[in-house]
Amino acid sequence: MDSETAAARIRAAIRAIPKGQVAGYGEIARRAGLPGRARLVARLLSENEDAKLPWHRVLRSDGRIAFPEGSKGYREQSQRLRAEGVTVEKGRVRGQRAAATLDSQIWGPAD
DNA sequence: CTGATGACTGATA
DNA sequence: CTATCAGCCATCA
Repeated sequence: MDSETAAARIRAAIRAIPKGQVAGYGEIARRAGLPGRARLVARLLSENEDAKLPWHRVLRSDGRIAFPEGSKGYREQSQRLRAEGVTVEKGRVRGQRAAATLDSQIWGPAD
């Protein structure tokens, strides 16, 4: 598939994250049919700042925000998450832990 | 072509 | 718990 389709799939996967829930970069990529492209997901978000995309619901595999604590992006993301009822503590989302947990919480354990 | 870079990941110590 | 390190993929100088 071309990069256009890949990007579209990724955006769709991100939009599929329910409000108040979160998912990991790797899980988004896998859900989009692009296993191993976690960095591609990250790159898309860094370039396409689409206000319609719930990019703030995308976290790293360890459940942490991808930005360094205190940075602009960090504050932006943590604030948006809290606005949806997600508890963020020291850059980490409460209730979510490892990669396997992130996605299974919103899309189910297996696929 | 080669090496550097990055909103990444998993394994090890 | 944190710190390294080696993979990883796409892009760019």
